[in-house]
Amino acid sequence: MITFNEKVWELAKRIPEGKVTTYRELARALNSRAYRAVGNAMHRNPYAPVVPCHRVVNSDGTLGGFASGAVKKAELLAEEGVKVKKGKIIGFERKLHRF
DNA sequence: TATTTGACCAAGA
DNA sequence: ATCTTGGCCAAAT
Repeated sequence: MITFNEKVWELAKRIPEGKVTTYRELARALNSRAYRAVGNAMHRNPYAPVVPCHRVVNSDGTLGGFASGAVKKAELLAEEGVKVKKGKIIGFERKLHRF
């Protein structure tokens, strides 16, 4: 049985390197408004290494949470060319990936 | 089956 | 600009 979360993870896997998407966009792509449930899915995501959950951020360009700490999330993004300043993504609109 | 829980969001103060 | 509030939806308890 494919749950809502499974779809979210499958979708998240397709986010290209150096780009980010939002919890809202993910939910929208699935014709749903459960952006909150999406956050939940990432938090307890069982496919930790295969799903790039660090590329999913808040709709206003702030980082949002991260299981291993928001700081770690910023570092991972920085390695892919997405710079973060004071918890906010620089050029967010420009790096945002849409489905 | 019912209640609780968030890695959220938009609108007010 | 920051902080609080209420609403939102699927999953886990």
